[in-house]
Amino acid sequence: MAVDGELSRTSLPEQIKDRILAQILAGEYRPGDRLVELRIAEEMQTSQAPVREALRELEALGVVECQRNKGTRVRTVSGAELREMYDVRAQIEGYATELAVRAGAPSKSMLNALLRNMRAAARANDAAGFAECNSAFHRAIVEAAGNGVLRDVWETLNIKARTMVNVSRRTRGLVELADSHRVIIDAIATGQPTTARRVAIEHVLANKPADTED
Amino acid sequence: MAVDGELSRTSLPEQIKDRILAQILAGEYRPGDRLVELRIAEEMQTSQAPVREALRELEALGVVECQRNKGTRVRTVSGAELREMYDVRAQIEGYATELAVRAGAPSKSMLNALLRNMRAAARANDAAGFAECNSAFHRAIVEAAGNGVLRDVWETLNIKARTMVNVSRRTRGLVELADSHRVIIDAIATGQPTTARRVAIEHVLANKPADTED
DNA sequence: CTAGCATGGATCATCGATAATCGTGAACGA
DNA sequence: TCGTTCACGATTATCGATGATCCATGCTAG
Repeated sequence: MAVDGELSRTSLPEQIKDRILAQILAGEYRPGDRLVELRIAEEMQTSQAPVREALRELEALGVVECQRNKGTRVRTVSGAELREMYDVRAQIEGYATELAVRAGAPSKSMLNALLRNMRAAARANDAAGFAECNSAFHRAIVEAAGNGVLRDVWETLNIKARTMVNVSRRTRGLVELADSHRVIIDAIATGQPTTARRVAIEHVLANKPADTED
Repeated sequence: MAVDGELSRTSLPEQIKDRILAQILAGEYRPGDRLVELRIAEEMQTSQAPVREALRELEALGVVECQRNKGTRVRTVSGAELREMYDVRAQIEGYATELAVRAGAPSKSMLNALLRNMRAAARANDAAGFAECNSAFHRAIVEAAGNGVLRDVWETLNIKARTMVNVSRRTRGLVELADSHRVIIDAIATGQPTTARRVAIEHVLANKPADTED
């Protein structure tokens, strides 16, 4: 029953979670907005319990914030926190890139293909598609590192980052941003772990937002 | 109502979570054991809902594993995953230590005090207490880094519970393990971020479990 | 006029019951 | 004997309702 017309192959809380997340990413919910369990339950034609579970999962993702007896709201991310996140991501991706090179992967052709997709989305000015391709590119590297724990950490940071993109909208430079991934591919191709690590770190930090108070 | 005789200052799911966690760490539940919601609910004199929530939190901690429609069981952490975790943790703590030094903290006297506690627990052969002090020591450094995102990532690795299982295997050598933290304090005291980072990484990797298949 | 307290609505937390699902083992036929 | 089907017990997933808590509002006393 409930939210999907089809057979539900995924659990109800999962569906609700994805839908709320989509709404947040689409800007239907803004930071600070309250997410009232019974209201959402009614919207989704379910009861309170699955909604509650979905909200807890979103909290684990760092997308929303639950306060005991006081409800759930979309998290507000300050510019400072956003910059913190870039610093951490830089380290994670740097390490992942180093490991990936040591493991002899990923293949240059695969990364090139992913980069082509990214450039296509950039030229089409498709921000959502670009974000998707960008994630896919970096994920490929992290996967190639062969460390499951590292991948999990990266995934949670990635989701968090994407929810924050709303705040700092970059309307320009998508194509340039796509092209800036080229150096990562080249660095990986050199086969030098330390170099690749440094380049990956620099790539992330280069996109770290400036310290403007907002 | 329910599990505590006193006023409950912490939420019911939280209490249940802590209690189950304690039981797992005490070996009352062994890896692979099933955690049946209604049975636990009865044991704790509550209903199913809070138990369910507690189990989800434990899953987020990586202590148990929930399978859709099939229940929850105590997770087996493979040696491989544990080693992966140490690798990631080494990078996280290395970076944290570097940041902490750059920030001019934490104070040597505070770290010394934490180390004294750790040694006391080690001499008393108190594995649980040791894990507590150990995580407090490392947490102090991570906190001193002043990066909230970094701290969250570190927390999700759940060092405390992990070292508990890891440490309880090795019944002796706790004192040496405690003393091995001395070099970290010294490295921080030098005020050289790069050195401190290297030492911190080496410290974690030195305690990374060996590659024995288990 | 203001601080403190009582009251009520909104919402979260918890409950007990029901529906959906899974695994198991017995019954059955080839 | 062996594979298949099916009904049953166990457990999870979901529901609707109730209790508990928070917050805002308005009242009262000083």
